[in-house]
Amino acid sequence: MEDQNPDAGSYDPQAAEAKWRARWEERGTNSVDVESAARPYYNLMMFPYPSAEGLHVGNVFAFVGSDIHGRFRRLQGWDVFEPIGFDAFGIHSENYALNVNTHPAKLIPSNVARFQEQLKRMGLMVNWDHQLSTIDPLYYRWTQWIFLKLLESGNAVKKEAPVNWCPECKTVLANEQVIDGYCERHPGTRVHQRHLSQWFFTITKFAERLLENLKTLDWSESTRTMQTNWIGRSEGAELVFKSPAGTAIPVYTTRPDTVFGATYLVLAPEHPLVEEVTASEQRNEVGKYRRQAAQMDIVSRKVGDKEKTGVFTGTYSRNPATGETVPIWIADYVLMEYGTGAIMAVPAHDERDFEFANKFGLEIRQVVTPATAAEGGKRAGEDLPFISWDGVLLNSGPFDGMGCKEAARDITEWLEETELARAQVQYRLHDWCISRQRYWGPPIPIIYCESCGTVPVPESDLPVLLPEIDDFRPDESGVSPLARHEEWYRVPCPTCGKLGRRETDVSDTFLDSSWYYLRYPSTDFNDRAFDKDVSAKWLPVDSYIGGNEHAVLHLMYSRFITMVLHDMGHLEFEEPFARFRAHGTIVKDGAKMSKSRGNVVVPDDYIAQWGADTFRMYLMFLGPYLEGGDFRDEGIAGISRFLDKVWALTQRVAPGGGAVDRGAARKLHQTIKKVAGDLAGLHYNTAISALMKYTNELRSLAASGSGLAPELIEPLIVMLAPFAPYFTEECWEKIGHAGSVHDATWPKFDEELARADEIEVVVQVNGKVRGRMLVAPGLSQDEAVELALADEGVKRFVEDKKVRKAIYVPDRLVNLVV
RNA sequence: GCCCGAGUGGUGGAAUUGGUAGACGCGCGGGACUCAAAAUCCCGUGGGGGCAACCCCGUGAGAGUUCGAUUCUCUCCUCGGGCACCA
Repeated sequence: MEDQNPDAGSYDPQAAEAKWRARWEERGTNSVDVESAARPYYNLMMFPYPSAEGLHVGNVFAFVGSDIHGRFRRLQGWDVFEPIGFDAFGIHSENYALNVNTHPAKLIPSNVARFQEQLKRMGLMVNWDHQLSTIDPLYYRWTQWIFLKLLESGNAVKKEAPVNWCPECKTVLANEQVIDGYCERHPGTRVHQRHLSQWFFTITKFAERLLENLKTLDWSESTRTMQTNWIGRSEGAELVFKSPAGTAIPVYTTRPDTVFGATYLVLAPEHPLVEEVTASEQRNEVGKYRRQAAQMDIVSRKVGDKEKTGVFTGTYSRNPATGETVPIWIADYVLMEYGTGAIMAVPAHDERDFEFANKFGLEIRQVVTPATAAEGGKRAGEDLPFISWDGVLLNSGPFDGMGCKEAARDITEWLEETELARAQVQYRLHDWCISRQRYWGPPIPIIYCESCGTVPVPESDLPVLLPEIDDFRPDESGVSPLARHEEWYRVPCPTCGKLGRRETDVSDTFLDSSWYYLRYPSTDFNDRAFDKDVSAKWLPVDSYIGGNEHAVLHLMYSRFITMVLHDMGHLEFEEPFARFRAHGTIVKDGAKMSKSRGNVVVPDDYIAQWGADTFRMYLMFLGPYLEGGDFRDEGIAGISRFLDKVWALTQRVAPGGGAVDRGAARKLHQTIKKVAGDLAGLHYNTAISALMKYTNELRSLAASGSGLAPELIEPLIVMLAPFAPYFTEECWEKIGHAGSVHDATWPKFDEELARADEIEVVVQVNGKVRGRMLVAPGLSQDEAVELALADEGVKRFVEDKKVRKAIYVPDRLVNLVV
């Protein structure tokens, strides 16, 4: 790159950034003492997965936005703790290692080193002495400990569950690795289901609490909405259909008001009652259908626009409301994992049932009609299925004419009398399966013993170290590669001493990341996961800024783990993140950056060319931080010019000289107010704009006068410090300060000085701007209207017409209606 | 299909509770400096009309509420994100 500032006094970002990086390290500028800090403020950012590619612009955008917040709080007098770590376990790292045929344990350290280097260059205020890595046995020892706590509290259970199986990879796939029913890596190979016994965390028990607490959290609304939808609470009733043969089939419905229209029943193919209700002549058909369903992969099984399929069992049940017999069918559009795994089908008022009934020629009976029917609206039979709650019942015996909502309640109560119904709340949230039949994760600390059963590894024996094995590639066995290592899994039972067998699955990466924020402040303690006093002092997290891609899994799991630990008395709080803000996404050419699209932007070259400060500010100036934007580098020179201008101003400082007139002071204080407000709300783009505006004003001041008063320029440097931490250090030193600008205090806003002497009031005639006038603030309406009418431009539009109405917004505008 | 969010100059975006649309940048045009260029500095820059003072139009489209709508309501279009056979 060419030297763009040939004069000797110009600012050299590379030299200055290296100098301050060294000085910060030497002076410990970026560290806060966790023990002695007086005003703790925990500023958290989402820790990265240390990929081989290094940090990309999206990471930088996320981290810088959070760093600016932390630096701002520090200038406001808080002791800000801003830690970072590495989420180094998991399928991403493992797959990459498989691709390049290297052991992940060898790969990760160099990736981490690269990340550390990049993070340091970016000028983050990171407390490096508290960094952590999830693959460190000193860390995952406590991940395993948390598993034991869940087991102890009855929140970890083992149960059978379907997994996606690729016959070509000979391994279990995550749902994301299944593309339209085919393996991501083998596009010609269909994925199917296999059943394995796996460990689950019972997060569903906490559904109501997780939902209720959401209302009290200061979180981005988009994130709260996503969590609410994910929990998916619905109210309805469980109704029991009894077959003439005596089999009771409970179904869940959100519309008990439509029970009179239930003309058939459907069971999921996996439903345990299927065999019992199947007539002997239908055995073959039903068996065939069930096998087909079992073959399908989990993802395409649940695709909604697929053609309905199903098979008749040959038997009937009884509608509890009408007493009529209804046929029992098996169909895969009913899912075993939701509700009771069986539904009453109301084809007139449910799209799926409607489609199914049409295909198989089943009865469609309308029982709800639009409320407007009386006024000539829709009549029975038209526009089915009618699914609105705004209707009235028909063909429903004593409930005819009743509104849907009250009918739902009354019908439930009526059936409750015969014990064929009860009100029921359902959630979509599923229990969290944490078992992974993989290598690169913390082993689940369990030993199976023939005499004692499932035995937890004693806490004193933790960590269960992940052995370094070479054959970590998954195989057709469907179990973890660790299951090939008898020397590892053959261990004595901790209870009876007989030879037992370790659990060979490892845990989900989301477990690693569900508690890392608890660990950061306590990294000095190796005999406990987190120290009680330290946690009480620093937690819950004051500010968490991260991407909405983690709105449901990571953030939900973290809340759940915190809740369990709280209930067991390990934590004083039950919600880990007091405030969460979802930042926007940086896209490139309208698409999310990804390796497969080939549109990933790497920050290194930009930092090398322009310096970290310019790049940081440029990313923040691209668009609103909470919304993100399209990355383009066209405007980056604008930021560089801006910093050069500020640098030039520092050369014009006249200590003791350079008067501060009222106008300059007013602009300063208006800027302080604007920038502080914008920073508090994470509106970084407009804060930068305000700083630019103020800089332009100082420039015109400097151009006309002799020198600038330090009182005008020092606040500018301080306000700029969160954005450009290196540059402002250099400026601060230049204007004569020995300490760090980051130890300065945020300029104090003075309302009195910010107040304007004169205000421009706009005059409108019939809503159109016809004039402007400069007046003293606080004018009365009569005075304002009188002045407005005297304005030449206004006069021409009012002429001799009568002013019918005058609207006056004090200090803003006058609108004359003629 | 359902639930969020967004559509503003050539361009990124601003307008914090309904009150001056286009702040601040980028780009572009003109000028200064220079032998020349780069850098820098100054001026201009939504569209249309007019010699001018000024006037008309303009925030995805259409309607509505209002003295006044980028902002609120309804319908529609487009894009982005999430969920997706959840009964």
